[in-house]
Amino acid sequence: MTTQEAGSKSERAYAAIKEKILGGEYTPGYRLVLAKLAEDLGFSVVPVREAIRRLEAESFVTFERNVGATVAGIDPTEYLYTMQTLSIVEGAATALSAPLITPEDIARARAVNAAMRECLEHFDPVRFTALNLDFHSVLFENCPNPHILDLVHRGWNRLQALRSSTFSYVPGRARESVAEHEALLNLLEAGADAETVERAARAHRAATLHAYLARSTPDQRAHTPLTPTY
Amino acid sequence: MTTQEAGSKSERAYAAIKEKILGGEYTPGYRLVLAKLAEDLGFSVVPVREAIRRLEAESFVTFERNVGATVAGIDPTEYLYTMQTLSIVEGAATALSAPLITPEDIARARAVNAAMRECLEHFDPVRFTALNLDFHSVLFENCPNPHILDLVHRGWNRLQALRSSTFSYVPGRARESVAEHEALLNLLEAGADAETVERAARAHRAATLHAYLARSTPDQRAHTPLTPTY
DNA sequence: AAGTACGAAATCGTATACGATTACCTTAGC
DNA sequence: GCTAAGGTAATCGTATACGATTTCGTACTT
Repeated sequence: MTTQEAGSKSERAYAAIKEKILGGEYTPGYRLVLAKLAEDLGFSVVPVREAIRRLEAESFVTFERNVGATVAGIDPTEYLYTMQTLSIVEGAATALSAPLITPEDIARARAVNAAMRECLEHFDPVRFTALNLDFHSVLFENCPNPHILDLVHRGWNRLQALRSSTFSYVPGRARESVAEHEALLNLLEAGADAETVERAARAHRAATLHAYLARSTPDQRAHTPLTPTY
Repeated sequence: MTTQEAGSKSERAYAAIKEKILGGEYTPGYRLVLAKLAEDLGFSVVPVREAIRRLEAESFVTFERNVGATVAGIDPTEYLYTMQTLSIVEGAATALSAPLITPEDIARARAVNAAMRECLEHFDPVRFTALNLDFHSVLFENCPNPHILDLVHRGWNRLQALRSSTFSYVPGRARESVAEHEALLNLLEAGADAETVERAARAHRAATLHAYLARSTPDQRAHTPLTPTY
């Protein structure tokens, strides 16, 4: 055998392109030309094409027949859709995880949240955002339903792609967020029932969304469909 | 131009294969060989391959590298995962649709439900199942969030594939189901708040799942992760 | 008789080539 | 100066071909 580092070329192409989208190298609207990508990555067009279609299925890119692929949009509506969907599936995942959470998990989450509080003081939004995923991962990764877990992962990925091009960090909201994390942990520690946990987890994300909407322009709000507060 | 009936060959291959899976022609475990499918459908392997990968993404088939694709499994756990996920996303979609529902929608749903009641009398499970989708479609199709709506559609599709090979119709449960539909309509008509609607829609599906679990063998239940009643 | 190693067949993975479709630019007409 | 039509270039869609990997059957060894 020759090289065969890891996975097929399709998979490596998928990972490479996704990486560049998430990293902000390919910003929304960027035209993804199959032949060009193939040359850059050193692959042929077929694996690249497959990677693109997969990214399309996860709505990282839009694809038009006989035209090509472009990195998916950034409009506020798309952000709202993603956040709303995530509030629902993540809320459910957290609730389903709750009965299986261990004291060690909670301790770990507390440590992460403490680190997030530090980020507030030293103003480190990048690290704050990374830690935020760590925190929530502890809370939902025990979810016994792999379908739901997959939807949560997709939501976070999508969010990362959207954020790198729009905004990410609202200081006032970040402070609230840390406090809500603490409240969530207290609920879990007390063995709260699934419905309470779900409501809290969902509200936590909805609050972030609302902070964003409050910052957006009136024109943006006018084009934004109903807000999902309940 | 020559023919170009509708859509690309990839899309037609996708539709054709999916049709055969949903229709029960390709039962779970069936080995999908690219070359054979290509010959049967009259296409080349590349479009077929793309179709397979797309079906894989929607978990209609499983795909193993250098081995091939097989129609996805039927185990009770998979059914539970799908139903649980659907209870969550469909519950949310129904709740988000509720404020936008019109009296005409409700009348239409009532008519469908009446037809379902007829199916109970004449024992027509096939039509009952088809009408059931019609009924719920009226309730969730107004959902303004296309992401959530897409998840609902995927869930129903997946369910159809699972059902055609496992079971579908539990007479006692069907009767309950019709009654719950009526209750749901009354809630919507009264302008119930989103949380109430969501709770009812979710419970409606969870009840079907529980009816299935009650029928399953103790051994199956033992391998089934926690039930999502809340 | 059972297990293992070898080899052939089957199947997938990718590259290359060419046809079909679309987009863009240039040019002619008003 | 602007609009419309034509043609060319760019890009996608698919077919075919060949190499890589796996699987399965067979023969040989213990």
